[in-house]
Amino acid sequence: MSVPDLIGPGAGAPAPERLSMGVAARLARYLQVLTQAKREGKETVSSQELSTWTKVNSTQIRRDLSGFGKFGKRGVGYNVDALVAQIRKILRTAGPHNIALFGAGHLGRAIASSDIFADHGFSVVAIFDSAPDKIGSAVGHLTVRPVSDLAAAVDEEDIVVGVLAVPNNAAQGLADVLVDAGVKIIFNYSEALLQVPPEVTVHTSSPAVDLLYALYFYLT
Amino acid sequence: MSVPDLIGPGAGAPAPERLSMGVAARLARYLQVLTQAKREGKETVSSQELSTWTKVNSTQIRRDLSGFGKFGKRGVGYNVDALVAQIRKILRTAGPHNIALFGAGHLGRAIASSDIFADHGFSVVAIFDSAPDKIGSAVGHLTVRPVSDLAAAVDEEDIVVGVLAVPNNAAQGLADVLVDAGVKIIFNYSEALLQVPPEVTVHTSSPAVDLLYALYFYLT
DNA sequence: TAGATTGTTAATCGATTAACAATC
DNA sequence: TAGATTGTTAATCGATTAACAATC
Repeated sequence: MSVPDLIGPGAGAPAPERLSMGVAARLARYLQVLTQAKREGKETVSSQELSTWTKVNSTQIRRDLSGFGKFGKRGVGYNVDALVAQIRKILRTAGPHNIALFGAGHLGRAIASSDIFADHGFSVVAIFDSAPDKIGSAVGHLTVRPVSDLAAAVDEEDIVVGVLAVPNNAAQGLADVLVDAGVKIIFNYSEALLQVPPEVTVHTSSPAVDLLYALYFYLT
Repeated sequence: MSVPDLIGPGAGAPAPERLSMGVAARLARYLQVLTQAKREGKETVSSQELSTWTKVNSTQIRRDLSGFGKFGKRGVGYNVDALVAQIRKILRTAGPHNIALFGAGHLGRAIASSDIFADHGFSVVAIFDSAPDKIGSAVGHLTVRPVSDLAAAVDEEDIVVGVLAVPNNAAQGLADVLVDAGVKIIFNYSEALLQVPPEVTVHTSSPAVDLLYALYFYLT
C-alpha cells in the first residue's frame, strides 16, 4: 500500500490533496475521543488532554491540527464542537453514510442496536440474513431481509459500506455479492481472509490481534 | 507513549530486548493471517502472499521476520506451522491467557461464543453481569456471575484481561473494579473514555473510527 | 501580570522500499 | 538448469519529539 506524499503544509499554505494514512487514522481517533468528551459535557480540550486519551504525543496532535488552520486558543485549548466540525470537514465525512449489515445473530443484533456507528454519521439501513426463519423478523426498527434483496437495496438506499457479522464460511460469498452490487468498503467481523478486487477496501476486525499486542507489552 | 529503541539486529545478533510497537503490531497481524491460512489448508506462504492479505509491503515482512532468524526457504516461502510457532515465541504469547467478560447482552454472548479469541490462545473463563435476572443464566458452558465475584475469580482463574461489553455508563465503574482486582489489560467495547492508572492498558474497540478512515480513502 | 497552552522550528530517529546477490 | 523467493544492503522518506517564542 503506497503512501502518497503529502505532509502538512506550512502556515497559510493550502491543505494537502490527500492525507497520509497516519494522519487520517489519528484524526479519526481524535474525533472519537472528542465525540465522547462532548457527551461528557466538556467544552474545551487541550492537546495534553487529548494526548492522555489517545496516547498520541501532544506535540504531534498540535502539529496534525495546525496543518489545517489555527483551531486552538493559546492558554485555553481547543473548542470541542468547533474541532469536531473541523475534523469532519478535513475527513470529508460529515454526511450520513448508509450501512448494510449481514447476519442477524447475536453480533448483528449488538451492532444494529449500538450507537457506536450512529455517533459518527453511519446508519444501519438494512439487515440481511440467509436463514429463512430469520427473514421477516424484526431487529430494532429494521426487518431482516433475504440476501437477494441486496442489489436493489444498494441502489435505493445508497449503501456505501457492508458489514459482515457472519460465520467465517459465509463471509467470502457475501463479500462477492457486495462487490457485485458495487459496494466498495467491507467491514469484516469474521476471521475469513477475503479476496476482493483492488478497488474494494476490506477492514477486518481483530480484537484478538489487538490483545496479543497489548499482552506483549504487559509481559515484557 | 515513548517507543523504546530496538530495531532488528543484523544476522546472528541476539534478539532485541523489546520490540517496537510497529513490529509487535505487524507480527500480531501476521499471526492472525497465518492462523486463518492454516485453517484453509495452506502449508507454505510467501512474503508476497502475506503482503496481499495484510497490506504490508513484502520487503518489510521479510525484514521483520529475518531480524529473528532465517525462517524461510528461498524459492519456496515460509512454512505456515513453523512461522506461527516462531511468531508466538517472539511475542511470548504461546500460553493460554484467561479473560473475564462483562456484559451478558447480545455483544457479550457474541464474544463468548466466538472463536476469535480462542484461536489465539485466549479463553473466556468467566462472565459477569450486574442485572439480577441474568445472574445464574447460562452463556455457552459458562454461568453468568455477579460482579462481586470478580476479585475471587481473578485469583482463582488467573485472569489477565477484562473485556467490557457493557453500556457506556457502566464501563468506568467496571474498569475501577478490574483495576482494584489487579487486572492490567482492559479491552473496552463501549465508547466511554476510561480513566485508569498508568500501568493499566486500555484498548478501545473503534469500528466507526476504522470506517471513517476507510471512507476517507474511498472518497478521495 | 502570571500562568497556560498553542503553533512552529529544527533535529533526530525509525520505517519504508527498491534492488539484488544468495540459494532453494 | 531455470524460476522463484528469501535475506540484506543502502538510500530515502516520513514520523516523532524537545524546545520555545507567541499569545490568549
